[in-house]
Amino acid sequence: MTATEDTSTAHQKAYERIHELILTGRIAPGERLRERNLGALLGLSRTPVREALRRLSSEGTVRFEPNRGVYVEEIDRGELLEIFDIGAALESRCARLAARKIGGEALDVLQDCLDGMTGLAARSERNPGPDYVKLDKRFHSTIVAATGNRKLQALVEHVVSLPVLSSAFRQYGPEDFRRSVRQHGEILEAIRSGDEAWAEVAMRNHILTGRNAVVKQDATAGD
Amino acid sequence: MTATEDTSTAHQKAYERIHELILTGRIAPGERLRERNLGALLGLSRTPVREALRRLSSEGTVRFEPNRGVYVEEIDRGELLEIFDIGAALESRCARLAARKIGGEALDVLQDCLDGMTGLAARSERNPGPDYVKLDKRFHSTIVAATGNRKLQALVEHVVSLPVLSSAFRQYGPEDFRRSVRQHGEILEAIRSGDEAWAEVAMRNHILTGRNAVVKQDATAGD
DNA sequence: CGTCGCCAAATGGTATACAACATGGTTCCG
DNA sequence: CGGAACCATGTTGTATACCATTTGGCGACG
Repeated sequence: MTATEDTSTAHQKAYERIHELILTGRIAPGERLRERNLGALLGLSRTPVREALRRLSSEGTVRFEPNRGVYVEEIDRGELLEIFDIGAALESRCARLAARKIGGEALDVLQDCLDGMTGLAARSERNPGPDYVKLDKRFHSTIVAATGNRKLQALVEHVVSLPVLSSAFRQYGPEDFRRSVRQHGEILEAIRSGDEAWAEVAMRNHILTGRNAVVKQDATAGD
Repeated sequence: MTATEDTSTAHQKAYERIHELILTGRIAPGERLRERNLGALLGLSRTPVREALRRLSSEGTVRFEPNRGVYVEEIDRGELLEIFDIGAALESRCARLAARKIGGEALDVLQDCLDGMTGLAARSERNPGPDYVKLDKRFHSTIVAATGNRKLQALVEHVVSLPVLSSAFRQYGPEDFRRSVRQHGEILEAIRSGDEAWAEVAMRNHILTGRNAVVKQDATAGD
């Protein structure tokens, strides 16, 4: 167990569901989140919902306006690209540390994720979808956890949380996913071989590829 | 108002107080936090305390063990130095962005902080103490806020939250504080002049100076 | 007719009550 | 005498209730 996956508590369930609602766009940026509504929707009381919202607020995903409600944070393209740069800096550092310190079981997890993503990307018929996102997230979380630095782990989870995955994947085509798989393979190989420098640049390369997808998306929209 | 300073809500008060208790070491790393105790201590109920703890947990300062309590995260020297590196990367980036985008009022705030710190460091009799820490934090928060990037802001707040300030200041002497003031002056001058490259390296220089204090502290302890 | 102020409904903020789980001690049995 | 099951106690997890604040509308007044 490298990543956080405790679904047993109501708080965790609320966090995951709300996060997913925001990530998938079913709750739009700027929209207000009513605690009672969410509680009813998820079959929970306001208490765990509020705790989940506090967590999301701390991650910068939502915003508490005192006595006036909770709103989904909006991010513009500029912020998003900035976040990718930050993510590249943080995660490449994680990859370097992971190459130095990772253990066998974590390597197995990474291999499993890679296999799963390979399988999903192989059926190139259409968008691999949320399953791929999950595996991708697990892959990265495992690497971050392997650094053994909790603070760093918290940071990266926050960066990756909202935009990095969703925005990049939104317009990925089959060939993009295959390239993503290839890059994950490179990262894993670099980490497994303990080559810190390679792991670092492989990760940076991977993240900045995602960034570029957003840039292209922007350019397309701008045309 | 650039930083978060809403003391009107119980949640905020709980967060600030608990955070301070941990930062000042009055609650030791690894120690258990009982919600009921904290509530009684602060004159609040468990609800805002729990929300504050969730926030601290999200920031990596404390750790929830399901059904078994909340504990203060422990950080070893290696992690701490890592965090300084991350902080240097993030904050230097912030300084660069701030140099590009900062407005007049924020510059005034920075100047006020600098003046305050100058005054405190001038009476070199003894440790300027918590007031200096507060001004320092406000200075940095203002710069981060000036980037206009909320996500980035959330990240930096998390990095700085626990160790960066307290650990570095712990063994600062009068001359260290004067140097700190000088560095803040350089940063402000760089930002005010809009020199992005200078602002970036001035901030990096400042953070890594703090890092070095920890390194020396480590070496001294190791002797 | 416009505006200011008040009232009511809704919502967030906090406190309290209840349920589930963990823990430590005691007792009973082997 | 040792160990395992059980119960008492405390603490966390969640739900509910109550209070404060906001907000939108209605009516009175200028």
